[in-house]
Amino acid sequence: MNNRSIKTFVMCPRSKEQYKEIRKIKQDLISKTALELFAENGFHHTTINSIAQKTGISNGLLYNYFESKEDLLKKIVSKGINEIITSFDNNKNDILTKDEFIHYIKENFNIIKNNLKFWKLYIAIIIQPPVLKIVKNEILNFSAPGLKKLENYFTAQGVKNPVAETKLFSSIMDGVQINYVIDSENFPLEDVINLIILKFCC
Amino acid sequence: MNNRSIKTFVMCPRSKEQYKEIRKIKQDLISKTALELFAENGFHHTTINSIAQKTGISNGLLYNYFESKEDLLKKIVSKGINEIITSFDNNKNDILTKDEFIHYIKENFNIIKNNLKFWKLYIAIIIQPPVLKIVKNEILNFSAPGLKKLENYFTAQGVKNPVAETKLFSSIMDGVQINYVIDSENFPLEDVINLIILKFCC
Amino acid sequence: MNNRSIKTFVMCPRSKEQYKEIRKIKQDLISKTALELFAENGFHHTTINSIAQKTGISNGLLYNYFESKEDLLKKIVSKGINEIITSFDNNKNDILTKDEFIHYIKENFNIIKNNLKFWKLYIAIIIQPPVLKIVKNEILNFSAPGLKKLENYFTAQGVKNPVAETKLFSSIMDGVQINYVIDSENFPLEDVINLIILKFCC
Amino acid sequence: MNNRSIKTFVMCPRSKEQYKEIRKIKQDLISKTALELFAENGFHHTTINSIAQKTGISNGLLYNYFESKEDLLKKIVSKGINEIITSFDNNKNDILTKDEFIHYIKENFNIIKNNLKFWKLYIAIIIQPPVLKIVKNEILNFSAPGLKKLENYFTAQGVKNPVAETKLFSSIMDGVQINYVIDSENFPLEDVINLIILKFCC
DNA sequence: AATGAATGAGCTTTCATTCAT
DNA sequence: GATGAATGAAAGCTCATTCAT
Repeated sequence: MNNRSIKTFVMCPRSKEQYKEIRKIKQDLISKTALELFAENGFHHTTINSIAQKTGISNGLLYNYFESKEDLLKKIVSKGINEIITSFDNNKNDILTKDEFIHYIKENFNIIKNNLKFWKLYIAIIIQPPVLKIVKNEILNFSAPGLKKLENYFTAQGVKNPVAETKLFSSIMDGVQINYVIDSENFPLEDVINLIILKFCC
Repeated sequence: MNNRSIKTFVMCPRSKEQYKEIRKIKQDLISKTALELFAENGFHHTTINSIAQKTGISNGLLYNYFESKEDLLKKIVSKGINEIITSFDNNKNDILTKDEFIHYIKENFNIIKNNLKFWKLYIAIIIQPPVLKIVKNEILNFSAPGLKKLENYFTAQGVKNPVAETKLFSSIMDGVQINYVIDSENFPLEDVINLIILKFCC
Repeated sequence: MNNRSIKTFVMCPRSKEQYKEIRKIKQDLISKTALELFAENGFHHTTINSIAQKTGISNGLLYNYFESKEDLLKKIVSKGINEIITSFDNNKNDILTKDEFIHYIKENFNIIKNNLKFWKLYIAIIIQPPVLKIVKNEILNFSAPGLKKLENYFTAQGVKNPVAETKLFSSIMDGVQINYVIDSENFPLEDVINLIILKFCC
Repeated sequence: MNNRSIKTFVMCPRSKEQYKEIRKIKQDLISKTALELFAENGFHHTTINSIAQKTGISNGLLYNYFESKEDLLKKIVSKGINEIITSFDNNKNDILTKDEFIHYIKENFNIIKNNLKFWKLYIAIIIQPPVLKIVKNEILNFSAPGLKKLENYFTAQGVKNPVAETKLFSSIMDGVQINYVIDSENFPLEDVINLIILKFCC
């Protein structure tokens, strides 16, 4: 008679809630591990087995939670983007004030700072055509409203060519993010942010 | 005796020079084809067979000119970078004037415009950690002098924080290039270039 | 304490009989579901999970009733065959009269008609060598007495070559059954049965 | 200097014809081996590796000749059916005479006799729903004209219900073939054929 | 009796690379 | 120089079965 039998005489299956929790925990664990490996080694150089091994599960279990390797990537990106959307959502459609715009810039980089690995992956994805296809929709849905808001802001500020200004600004954000993500230790992020504010708010 | 043998029999033996030239031509052909496929489909989604087929040679022959798939990538990137270094080399180490700086910006984008496919590949590469390792040295050797030159320019212009200014400027160049390369048709490059000049030269 | 536990607490302990009956019901339910899926999709394309899901139980529970997937198949075939034997069993070993023979033919097809799914599976099984091995014994035990009875009948009727006649007759039954099972809607079963009777009873 | 170098000083690739022949031979070899294994063990119990091993090639090479395991099956069935069609094709659309009908029956079984393995596979296929889907079209195109010819024959012979007669006859052919294929050694084929002729030609 | 998470062997398929010709 | 048949390691994925609860 083993420990288990002593504990409970009649064995009962776990409740629906317990199973749900187990699933949630494992799913998050796999996502987290996969994100790290994808960001570190790239999507194609990361094998399902390596994800399973690092997570401490069997490779089969992964397919209990994700339909395929691509689905795993999709879900990771979706989740990451959703978190950002949520943190950004100030539920008002008014045009930004200058202070809000500055706050927007700073907040943007704060998020990057706090999710460096995710952004490494995100950038790697948007640049790789075949991988991009997999998550294109998720990304478009995410970035479109922000870009519109920016354009409205620049228009309201009386900028000559708001479309170009928006493209430049978002390109700058991309470029700075990429360079920061690639080598965050040697990148003077604060100084660069202040320079951006200087160049776009005066 | 088939046609091929007849042809071989009739033809004069080629000189060393001729052989070398033929090698060069074929090598360039393979490089060009591979670059297109890499840029279009990504490194991993491009097979050696597809390169061989598009080039019109056998896959075996490819290994007569390149040691491996990675070697092919390395050589393509090296070659592309060298071409750019050459076209940039104004063989003087003086500090740039404002006009030269403006010319530098414009020239930079001209090169991108004329080698869109290469830059698509280049950007895809610098972002992917494991692929980057393969060509890291080539890239570093290429970009370092340019960055120093920029920093010297900003210092001479009396900019407050030349290091941050350089980082921002090169980040902008990266960001704009990426966005232009990703969707060149919808990117108002001229307008954006003028905006950059406006923001960095006044 | 969740709903389930409350229920368990309030309910009286079931008698041995009740438990046995519950087992029987559940076992039949699983068998029936599996039969349908096997017949529809084939043995290998039917997963244990799909059977469990369609039955409305957990996959683990299935192994409480059947030792393995193969055992499940075996039990289904056994059961189906036994039902037929029972329905055929006229518990007399006398030689068939002509009327009884005609009744035998008609009854045979009636059974098929009423168990179309089972026969679809049955036919699929007898034809597939490795699956056949699993249920070979059950099938042989079932068909042998019937074949002997047929041979005796033909012998009694004064047929020249009763062995060949029996083989042909049982082959016909198989062939007609297969073609009926494959596409029952477009098969003129009644007409064909009458033709068989015509060709074998005159 | 090895044997090869002694033989020919300048190494030449094989001619297109040689390559084509190599392909043809290997393809046939793989088909033949796969047919045997499919017939013996069933489609699902036959692994690509076992086919490769028995053929004496690497598993990868198989994919040089066949797109997939399903494609291999399809090609085997197509080829087998085509051979039969060819051997049957008497390039006249006239209605069969009684002698030709008898010859048709005998010829049919001759073909089965000479391709026992293929027919084992063929029968296993037509009975298994999911495998059938893969080769349905090939089979339909093959059997339709023969059935029409039969119906015309029976109509011309003044049979009461030619549709039912055709269905019965083809069912008999199927049934006999199946029983013969399953256990050819104990099946009195000649006697059974004569019985069929007796029952359908008088 | 009942649950469903977890396992892992085994499958099909891909593709950079080699090598006889 | 040139060919393409051939290799085989390694990948993603499936699913019958087990087991803690």
